[in-house]
Amino acid sequence: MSNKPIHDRNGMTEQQFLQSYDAAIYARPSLTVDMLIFTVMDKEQENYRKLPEKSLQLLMIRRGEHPFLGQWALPGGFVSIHESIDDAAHRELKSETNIDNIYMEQLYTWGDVERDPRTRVISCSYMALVDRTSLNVQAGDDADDAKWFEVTYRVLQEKRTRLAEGYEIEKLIELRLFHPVETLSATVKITETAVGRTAKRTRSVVQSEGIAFDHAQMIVYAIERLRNKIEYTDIAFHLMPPLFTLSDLQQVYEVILGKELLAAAFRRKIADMVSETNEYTKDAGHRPSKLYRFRNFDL
Amino acid sequence: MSNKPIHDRNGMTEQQFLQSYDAAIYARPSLTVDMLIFTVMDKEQENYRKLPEKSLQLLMIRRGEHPFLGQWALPGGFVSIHESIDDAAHRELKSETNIDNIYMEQLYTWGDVERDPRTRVISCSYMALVDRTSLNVQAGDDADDAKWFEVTYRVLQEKRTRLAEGYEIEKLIELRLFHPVETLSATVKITETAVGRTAKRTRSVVQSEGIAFDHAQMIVYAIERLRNKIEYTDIAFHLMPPLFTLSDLQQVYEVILGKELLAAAFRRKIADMVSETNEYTKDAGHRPSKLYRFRNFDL
DNA sequence: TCAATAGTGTCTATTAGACAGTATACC
DNA sequence: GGTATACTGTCTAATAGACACTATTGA
Repeated sequence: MSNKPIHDRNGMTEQQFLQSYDAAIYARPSLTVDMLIFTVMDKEQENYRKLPEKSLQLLMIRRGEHPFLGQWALPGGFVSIHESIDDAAHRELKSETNIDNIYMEQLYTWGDVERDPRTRVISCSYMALVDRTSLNVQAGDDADDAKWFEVTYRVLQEKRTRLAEGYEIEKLIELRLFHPVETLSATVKITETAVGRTAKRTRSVVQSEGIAFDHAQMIVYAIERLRNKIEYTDIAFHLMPPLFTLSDLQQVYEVILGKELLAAAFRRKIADMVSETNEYTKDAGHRPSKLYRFRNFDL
Repeated sequence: MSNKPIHDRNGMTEQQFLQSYDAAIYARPSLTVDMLIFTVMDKEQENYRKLPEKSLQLLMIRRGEHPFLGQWALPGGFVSIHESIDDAAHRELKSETNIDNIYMEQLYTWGDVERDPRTRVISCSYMALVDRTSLNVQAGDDADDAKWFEVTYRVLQEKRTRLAEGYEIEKLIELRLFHPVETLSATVKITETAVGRTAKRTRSVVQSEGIAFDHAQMIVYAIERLRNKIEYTDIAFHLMPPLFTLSDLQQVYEVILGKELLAAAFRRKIADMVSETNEYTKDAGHRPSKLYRFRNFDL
């Protein structure tokens, strides 16, 4: 923090160095952001008495250009040289869903050499969570060919092998994306090798039906992160409307975790994250339910 | 998955498109990897009876060039256009510590526009954990000016503010890096804002004494990840030699978590991650301790 | 009335925290 | 013998899982 200029081995000060620095001497990769925009929607329900089931939905875009022309990809785009990666992610989100100010977090940066056939592309993936009621533009019908797909994640196979000084776990994950007129699918292999104090985790897309690039991997990664984080953070509330019932909230947990929960234990667990209101659901075909809101306030 | 070539709006097949694709039309950022290489070492102990305390150590490199000439930075370097980010991280690790095959994971990608004064640089940070006994090259004396620093992380201040529809938490983290002849320090501010269903988390380096670029932020981020992961994964064993005592293991947990643990509870918790051997420590100045190893095997 | 959900009470099993008490080397 | 650590037993508190039971609406 001294003000005396420091000279390097060529006798240059920092200012002189920066002025003469040629940024173009190394070949550089392209950088994109890819957005995993999730929401939860109600499914159709014919029985007026039953509650509608919920489904986890992911926004995808049909590619109108090579490569992977006609296949579906995550929304995203190039990061400009004058904007931060976070800003680029916000910009993409805004341009796809027309919403600002929602939950977003960086997930992982994908940098395999051959992941884009055009040129070397690094992709930084972000996850965003949207409450469906705040989606005024109902993406899915617009000219952009953006559609919400229902996502399911299923472990097809889990194989454990004992190795000399450790083990290997190989998991096959089946991913399915549903839409009234289209179904996409992929199988992703996750290999976890642990030998001695070493540990490696590799992913690869084994088979892909209609999902462009390595985006099936990104989706699997995002779902795993979402599943993890819902257990120990309040992340799920970003998927809820301002007022919701505890049954709704439980359904959201269930659809993300892919398993049923017991109501009593669930209510205990989330009790101090919500505050009750005096309002109730109406016309439910059964006992009405108290409405709650997220307890962001109160400390 | 059909074999019929698809044509885009210009009538081109995918192959034709790729051949004519000009990768150079957009300005591209540079991409580097930065390595957070941690290990745990014993501190000196004058009393022959007392156990040596442990300290968390981080490898840093003194910059021999502008910018930040003379300051200390994380080891790292540019990702070549022909290698994956993971490969670049492995290469950097190998060149700094001369070890292969240790635990490594990607942490976060830093992409603010002004983070490097030379040009636009994106940095992908990786954390690696090394057992000190496998470090044959005792980095710290070599010409490269690489040194292990003891790291301490301390929350200086935590301020909670109630906002209209949410809250803001502002934390000041004090980071200190110790070495017999040099002490570095920095203060990092983490701001967490939650309003309605929005949530944002921003970091910034408030003050930095001898730590180059935004690397203080990266270190803070890595320590937080390490603290989190040690609670629910095996990650700590990557810092242990092949044989260790349970007290050693507990000390490693304590130095990372920054708090004391109760021996009885700790032993219960890690019981099924270790297996005992028939060997004991010797010349301890007190009751000898049984040696354990990591239970990678046995399922 | 009854189908279906809303919501609560309570028993049990498991886990974490606290702490006392015993064991055992080496100087 | 005394110091310092190694290791175990047990009581308590907190939390998660299971499940039965009561409450309440609209058709």
